[in-house]
Amino acid sequence: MQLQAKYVALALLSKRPMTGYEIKKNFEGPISFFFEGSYGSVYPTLKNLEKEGCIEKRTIIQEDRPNKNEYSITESGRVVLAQYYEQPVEEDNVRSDVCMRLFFGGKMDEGEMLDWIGQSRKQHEAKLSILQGMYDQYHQQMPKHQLLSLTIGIRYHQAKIDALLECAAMLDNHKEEK
Amino acid sequence: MQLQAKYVALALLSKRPMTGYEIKKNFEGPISFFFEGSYGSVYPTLKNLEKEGCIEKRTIIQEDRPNKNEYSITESGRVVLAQYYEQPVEEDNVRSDVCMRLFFGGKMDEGEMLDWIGQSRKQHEAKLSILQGMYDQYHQQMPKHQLLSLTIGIRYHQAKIDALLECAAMLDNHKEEK
DNA sequence: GGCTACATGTAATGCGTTACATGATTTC
DNA sequence: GAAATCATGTAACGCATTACATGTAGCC
Repeated sequence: MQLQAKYVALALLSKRPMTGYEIKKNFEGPISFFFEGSYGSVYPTLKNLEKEGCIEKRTIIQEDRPNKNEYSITESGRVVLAQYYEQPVEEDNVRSDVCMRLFFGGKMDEGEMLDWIGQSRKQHEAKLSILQGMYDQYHQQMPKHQLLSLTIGIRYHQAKIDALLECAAMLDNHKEEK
Repeated sequence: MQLQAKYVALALLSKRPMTGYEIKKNFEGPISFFFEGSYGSVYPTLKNLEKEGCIEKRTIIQEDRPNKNEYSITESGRVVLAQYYEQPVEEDNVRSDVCMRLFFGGKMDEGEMLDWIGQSRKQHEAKLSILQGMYDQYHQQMPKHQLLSLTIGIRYHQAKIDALLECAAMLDNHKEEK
């Protein structure tokens, strides 16, 4: 009963019916600051949810494009989701490659470390700009709670970028002292 | 070749020999802001690394306590670790239950959402205080690079706590407006 | 008397990643 | 002509989680 593709997909479908393709879009964009997943997780998850009776499939035939399978949540799916929300909040799960590298990479030269920091900064900046874009575009019509988590995401990436910049500055100073 | 227990264990052992128990200690404490893992991941990982020739076991017999298996990194282990560092930096992986709940939980009443925020805040505060403790205690004798990643960890938790507080305030305002 | 720290492991299960496989249409 | 978008899936593999299993010593 922990945070996994199953519940996120269900939550997405509780808003409106969607195809696997659309769910994946969400996994990599608007939602990516708290959950990510690939096709290899989306389609099997959808299949399982259907088997469990949590969602229903409707095939939409399209002529110029591949057919779609649109899924919608069932009553029993809503129950499962509600049970999820009743559980205590799980701790955030983080795995950070940069942090590991900085923590252990003491013998590397500063250039290497600065490069790592730069790479990571770019990654965070890219994500931040997605979130910032969402905020700028939708913040007026967005329900408050969504704004909340968006804010958390923005803060998170911003804090990470700031911290990385600070780290880079510290390394630069260190270099000059030599 | 992505961030997994294997490389973190190897990196830990590159500093000094350790037992599985000690590695687990690191996974849940000093390092937990960028990697976490349980015994079920530590011991099998160690076994694999030994099989691959990356580490060596030495059994230390103790009379008043259970025997220890102390592992140390081998030359070939260092090579594997170096190859890891040569790879491009991976993006951070995050899964955040609170964010998901806030993002989707629009129909919940404010009380429920405030409770989620409170739970999450406590979790982050607990972790922050571990890191802060480490900083206060060791920052003078700690090598710079470790200080860097510690700083990132502290910033991360602090930002999360701030954002959560802000969210709670927004919800409170919203409540009063009713 | 009970909890925590010390100490190591296995087994089952499962979620997720990567790579594979296909193919039309639109945009640059 | 190349790349991106739309669209769905499978198969293999593997890392990790949870629960199980055991036992002493020291501290409150």
